[in-house]
Amino acid sequence: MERYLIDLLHCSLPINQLKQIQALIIIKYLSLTPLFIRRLLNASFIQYARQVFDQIPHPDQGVHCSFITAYSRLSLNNEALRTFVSMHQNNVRIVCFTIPPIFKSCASLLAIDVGKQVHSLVIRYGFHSSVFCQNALINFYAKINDLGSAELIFDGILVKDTIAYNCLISAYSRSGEVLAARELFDKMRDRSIVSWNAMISCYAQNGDYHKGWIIFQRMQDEMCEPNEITLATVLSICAKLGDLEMGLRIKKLNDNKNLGSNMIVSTAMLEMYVKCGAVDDGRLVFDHMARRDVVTWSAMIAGYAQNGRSNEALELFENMKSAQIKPNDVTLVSVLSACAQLGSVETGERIGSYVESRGLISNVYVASALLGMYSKCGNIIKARQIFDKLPQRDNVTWNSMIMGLAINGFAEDAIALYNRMKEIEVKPNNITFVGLMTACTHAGHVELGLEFFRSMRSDHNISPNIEHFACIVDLFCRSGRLIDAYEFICRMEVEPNVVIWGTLLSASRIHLNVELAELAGKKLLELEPDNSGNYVILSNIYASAGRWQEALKVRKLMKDKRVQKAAAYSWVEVEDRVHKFLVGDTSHPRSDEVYSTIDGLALLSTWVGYELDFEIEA
DNA sequence: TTAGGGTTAG
Repeated sequence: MERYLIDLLHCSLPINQLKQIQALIIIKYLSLTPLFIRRLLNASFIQYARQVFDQIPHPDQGVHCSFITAYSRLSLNNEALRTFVSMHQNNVRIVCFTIPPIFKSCASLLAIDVGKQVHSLVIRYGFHSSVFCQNALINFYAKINDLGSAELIFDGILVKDTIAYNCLISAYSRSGEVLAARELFDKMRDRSIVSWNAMISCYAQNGDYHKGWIIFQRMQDEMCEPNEITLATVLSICAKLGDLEMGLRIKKLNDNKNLGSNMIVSTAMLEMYVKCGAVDDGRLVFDHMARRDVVTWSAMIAGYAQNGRSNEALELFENMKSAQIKPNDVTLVSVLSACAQLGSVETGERIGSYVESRGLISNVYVASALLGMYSKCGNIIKARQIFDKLPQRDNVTWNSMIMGLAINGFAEDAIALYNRMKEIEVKPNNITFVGLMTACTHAGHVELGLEFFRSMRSDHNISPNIEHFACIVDLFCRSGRLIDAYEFICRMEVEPNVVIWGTLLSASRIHLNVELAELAGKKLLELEPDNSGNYVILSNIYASAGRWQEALKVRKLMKDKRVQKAAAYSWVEVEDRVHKFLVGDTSHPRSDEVYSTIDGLALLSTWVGYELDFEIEA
């Protein structure tokens, strides 16, 4: 009977049958309890296993060990440590196998002191010469960023196995010591798949994507078959490089190997697609996945938000909630960014309150996205209140606030904030200067804007990029200095893009400079022959100057090239419903009220100095 | 021992 029970315990059984077996064990075969507990732990019935464990008067080392391993594996790290401490206090002999999971839990909890105490215990017990403990120690010190101690342990190992090398490579990788990792990798005689994966991941994590790809190719040349972990890592490299062709090669490899549908590989694949701009392909991967966790959902939501498809991002966020997946800080960052892009005040505020109530504001990513959302939705007071009480700020948070003030017309406050940023020695970066120049543009401070532009290179050693050039063009344009803007464009060290010509074109239209408008318009037609807006604006400019023939010629050109004019929608969000409007649209049930509100707003705008601009429609 | 998601920019 006992033999039969043991066999049964090795089968996969539902909890009800396990409970029947337990009854038998209690009555007749008490000695089988440890085996029974292990069976429960393997089947992840951890709470039930604990109830059984707590009934045992003197649990042996084996059962303790099983609990520690199970707790650590399930990231129940505090439980793992508590069990270890009780084992120690109850004089149950510590066994070598308990040590690696304990170090893992200490590292996850960043319980540095506890980990070091366990280290002395390891020495006292004489486990320090066990390869299991040595490798666990290297990992522990690596994870708490004590690379020196990790190296010391490694150097002290007499016969170093592959795992020890792998552990130190990943320690170097975590500390950004790419060259040291590579040196160690090159020294290895027997590389396992983990060694290859660790080296690829080292390059990927430290931004050297091409080198990561080269190691991946060498791995295949040396007949080491990539596994799922390799593919997930390499897919993330393709995503970072935005290289769809490379990504599709990995997809093919994954299909050929029939590796099945690992959730992490699928999420990496989804990510690869969306980062390469193939959002719909990413969505197909998402839809075909058998299991999706919070990372998968967040990756897809971010994919939409980053590709300007914010409506779909918010829609998917609703689906995520319906699927009972709890959003985390990463999810909320993308959702806030989507709200900001759409100007969805109500949804944004709801997420904002949720973020504050969950205390997620201490995460700088969340904080920056939240500030951006409030600023773009026009609630600069709320944005500033949040900024002032933030527990942690990095340069992105500062930039987000500076930009918020800038776009809302508070140039002086933006500049004052920049001065404070410098006082407390937060380093400004290229985006800070975009914010400062935007502030100057909106307030008409041309000379100050130019001063910031000069200062970024001379005082901060930051080379201006196309965004900064665009800011200067905008700075001149908005103050009506079109010739200065044009001369600046001609002197620029980079090729002007559509943003720059577009800025000059709309300014020329406002200031009725047909000559410059014509020039900018023609450049735009060359750069973006499929954008209907450029044809319409250029044609309108000719028309407003009375050059009707040329206006018609542009219209004809547009027709000949079969450029489609995309319908321009406006939308207003009222109590969670988005109302969409086309030009001249009277289909809304409250259309009369809508139009009379628009007329009222137009009147109000003219009172405060805005000049209405009625376009000739295409 | 190796693997996937995030913020600021006209």
